[in-house]
Amino acid sequence: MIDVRLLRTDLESVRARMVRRAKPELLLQLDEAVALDVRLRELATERDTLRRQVNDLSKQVGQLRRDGRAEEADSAMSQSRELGEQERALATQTSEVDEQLRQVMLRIPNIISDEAPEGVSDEANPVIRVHGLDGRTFADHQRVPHWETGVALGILDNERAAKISGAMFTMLRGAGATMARALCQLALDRNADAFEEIRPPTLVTTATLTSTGQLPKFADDAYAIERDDLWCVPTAEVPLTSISAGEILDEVELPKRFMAYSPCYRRESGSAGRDTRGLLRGHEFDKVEILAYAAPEQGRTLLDEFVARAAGTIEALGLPYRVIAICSGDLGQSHHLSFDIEVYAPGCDKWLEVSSVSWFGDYQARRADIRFRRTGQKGTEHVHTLNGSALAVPRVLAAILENYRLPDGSVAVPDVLLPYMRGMTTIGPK
RNA sequence: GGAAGGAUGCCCGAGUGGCCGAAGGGACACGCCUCGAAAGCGUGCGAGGUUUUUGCCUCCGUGGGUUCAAAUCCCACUCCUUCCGCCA
Repeated sequence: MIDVRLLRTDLESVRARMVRRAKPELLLQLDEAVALDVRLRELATERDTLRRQVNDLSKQVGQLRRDGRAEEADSAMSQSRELGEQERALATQTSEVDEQLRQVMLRIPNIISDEAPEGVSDEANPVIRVHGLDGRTFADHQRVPHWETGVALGILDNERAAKISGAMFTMLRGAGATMARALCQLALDRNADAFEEIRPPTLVTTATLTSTGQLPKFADDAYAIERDDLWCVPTAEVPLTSISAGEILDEVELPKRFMAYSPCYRRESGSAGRDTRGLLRGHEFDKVEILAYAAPEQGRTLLDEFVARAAGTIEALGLPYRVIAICSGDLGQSHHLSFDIEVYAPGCDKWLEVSSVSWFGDYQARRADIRFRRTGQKGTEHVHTLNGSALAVPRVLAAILENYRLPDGSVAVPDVLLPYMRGMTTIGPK
């Protein structure tokens, strides 16, 4: 969440940036938060004054008892008792207001970076650069959607996936399954120079899913395991961000970098009927995520590095892609500044989002309470968090099945994947 | 799932209901000493809120309760350790 103190010191500037998100109701939420904050501080001050009186009296009781002045002790005691009752009433009120404020704050999105382009929806996202398409044309044999190729080659079996788990689940077989794993391995290997590999839990608590911003607002998008009060992670960002939750790091540790392969679970509640074929959208998919905790001044540079890393892997796979900037109206709740990487799939003639790289400022760190201490300085600051998909498997796989499709209907294995494919150089029909 | 023990500051660790935000030690920082260092000595050293400062308030796993007063007593929960059961 954003710093409540910004509402007291810099309200107009917060308001101006919320306006850019093009969601008018946000301003009302801000007003509500401001009012609650004012009320909270009034109540808290009053409560603390009473507490002080009770504390003082209680100390006196002890002292008077020791001095054998029983009558005075009794009188102080009953006085303290009365004030204590008032204090309790006020404390209850205070924590109610505190909780109300927290609930409002949890739903207020992050401050947008000045760098985020202006725009109301994803249609306004500007293309930053395009790679691998200059004057290029695609052959007819590449104009076959991956779901046809996948089924023909026996490496994609969504029919049986549906039998097992229902609609919007996918199943890879044979060389398809191998290639999915190869892609994970590739992404992990390419980032192992700078990131510690983690194999995190993928069922997490409500608190963990709240830290990254999925809860409370987007509960419908996540799978809940209610009996055990756990949630299936929609991305490894969730457990990775909470690794250092509640901790205070040393400045010298920053940036602290993690990467993880994990399955990702999404209900796709708002997308019924969209991209139902093939590998473009499923309830469960594999992804390799990279993430860093950083000092604020490191954030912007790291963001570029993350984009370069994600794009570099796509480039190494020989796939055409473009980088787009996410405009103000399309930026996610927790995001300060984001870039997406989209790969071109000639078979279905679509740009597929295969990576989203984001800088969160201290928005997540404040929720997760991740701080750091500057060397030689007193006090702590919240870290900045950044993360991005190093590689989202199904869509990259789809793009490979289309870009690398050969005239005879088989699919060539991209060179960088050869070491991971048990000697396979092409995927042919069984 | 059953039984027992535990959870205190960066770490270790003491703590009889009031004089405990917390002894002592280590680590760390600064100073003295030294050519320099080690050792010695001295000083400092948890976090957060509010506040111009002083101050005040909160925090001893979490949440409740008892009490004028809780790290200390009671209840529930969580996690850790060990044993039994079960199991990849």
